Parts: sequence; structure tokens; C-alpha cells
Amino acid sequence: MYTRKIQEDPDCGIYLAMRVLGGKWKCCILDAIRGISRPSEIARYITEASTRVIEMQLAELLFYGIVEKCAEDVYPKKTEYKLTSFGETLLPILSKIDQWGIEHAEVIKDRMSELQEDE
Amino acid sequence: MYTRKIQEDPDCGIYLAMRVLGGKWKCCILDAIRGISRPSEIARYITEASTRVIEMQLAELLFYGIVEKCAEDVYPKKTEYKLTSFGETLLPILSKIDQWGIEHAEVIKDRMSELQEDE
DNA sequence: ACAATAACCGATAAAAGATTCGGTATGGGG
DNA sequence: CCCCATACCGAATCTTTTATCGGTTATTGT
Repeated sequence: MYTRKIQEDPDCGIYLAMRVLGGKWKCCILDAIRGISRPSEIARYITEASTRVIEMQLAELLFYGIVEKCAEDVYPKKTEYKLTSFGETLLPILSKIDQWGIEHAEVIKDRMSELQEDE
Repeated sequence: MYTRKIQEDPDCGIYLAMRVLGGKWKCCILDAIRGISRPSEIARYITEASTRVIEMQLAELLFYGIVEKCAEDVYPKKTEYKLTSFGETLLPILSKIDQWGIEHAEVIKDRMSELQEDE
């Protein structure tokens, strides 16, 4: 996991939430983890992200107590991750954010593409 | 503004939303901008962030159409930024995130501090 | 015995983002 | 006239995050 050298503590709830939710794929993983729970399945689901990143972000989510690991110690290692009750408190927020993003996808993608044009 | 070299387009609303909201101080600026609107005031309000960052993040918010600039072209340059109607659609989400962060501040800070201990 | 899959970890390269420092231009007060 | 404030921008530098690659351990199917 990454440890920061410079630390801040604005008593800003958003800042704190972003320490937990920030990360390129974390939200997608959380979204995925509601249906599928095994790392290899998540990796197949989110094809854009490498398995390494998924591992790392899962480790962070585990660290913050958002997900928990239920490793049945049997054959081809059936590790499963699932949301903790703490993690579940995030769901309404995540769906709100997701909804907003989808609702305004056109505009955002449009702007985003403008950034790439000139290269 | 930063232009990304590697691009993705997961049709994940959260990912899109994070392109707009991501950034160390953007949420704090959005929070501030409801009361105060001039760059120098924001800078004095968010003392941890340098004026340069605030400028850059304001530029991004402007770019995505979240805020708009109302520069009265008069004396000590009374530039004012305010939320657009698009930006206002973010408010309920931002307050939800903020609320969550404050509600779980103890746990999160606790975990965060653990990361810094060993150096 | 051998290839295949799952779940990891460590090291390092590369990209993205933040900070710092200096600079411009404008106008006001002493 | 000089200094201060505001609002910016550019570039160098550093931190943080992500990507890539290889390695480990264990178990299953052939």
C-alpha cells in the first residue's frame, strides 16, 4: 500500500471520504463486488485494470474496513471479498455518484475528449 | 491543465464523476465557493492549498462547466466564481459524501495515521 | 510429471498530479 | 515613484499513483 509522506487533516468530510474512495478503480471494484466476489472474476470483469491494481485496491479497501476477505482455505483458493457493514454505508453514496456521472456522461466525455485532441 | 496520455472509457458513472470531482482540493473549493467567490478569498480560506493549485483546480472546474467566471472588469480585478446550474446538481452529492466522511472520521483518521507511523 | 489457474507480493518504470518559484499585467495608496 | 494586492501563467521539481513484469505457493486436471 502507498504511504504518504505529506499529510494533511482538513476536517473536511469529503477529503476523508476521498482517502477511502479515491483510486482509479476502487469504485468500479466496489460496484463489481456486489455481484461477483472473487479477485479473478473481478479482474475478468474490469478488463481495463491489471490484476495487480485490483489486488492493491482491494488491499486498501480491506485496510479501511470497507470489504472483508472470506478465504475458504480449500482447493484452487476460493478467496472471496464482500462488503462489510461499514462498506455498505457507502452504497447509497456510490449509486448517487454513479447516477450523476451517467446522467451527465455526454458532457463530461465531450470535455474529456477535448483534452486529448492536441498531442 | 493536465492532459492524460492513457485514456479509458469505462461506462462507469463513478469514473466519469471522479474525472470532474477528483483533485485534492476541488471538493473543498466547491464547498467554499458557496459562501465566498473570489480566488484570493478562497486561498485565504483554504490555507493548506497554494494559490497555484486553487487556480488550476478552478480552471478545471471552469473547463467542465461546474463553475463560471464573472469578471467585472474593474479595479483590483474583482473576479468572481460561482456554481453554474450544472455545478449545482453536484451539491446534494457533495453534502452526502461530506456527511459520510464526518460520520466516520474517527475510523478513517485512525487508519490513516497507521500508515504514517512507520518511517 | 507438467501445464494451468488462483491469489498473492516486490521492484521498478512511467504517468498523473501537486508544489514551488518566478514572472506578467493592472490598479491603488502612500 | 514604489510597494502592495489581485489574478493569472509557465516551468522545474517532487510526491503520489498506476502499470508492467517477474516471481512464489498451492492445487487441480491430464
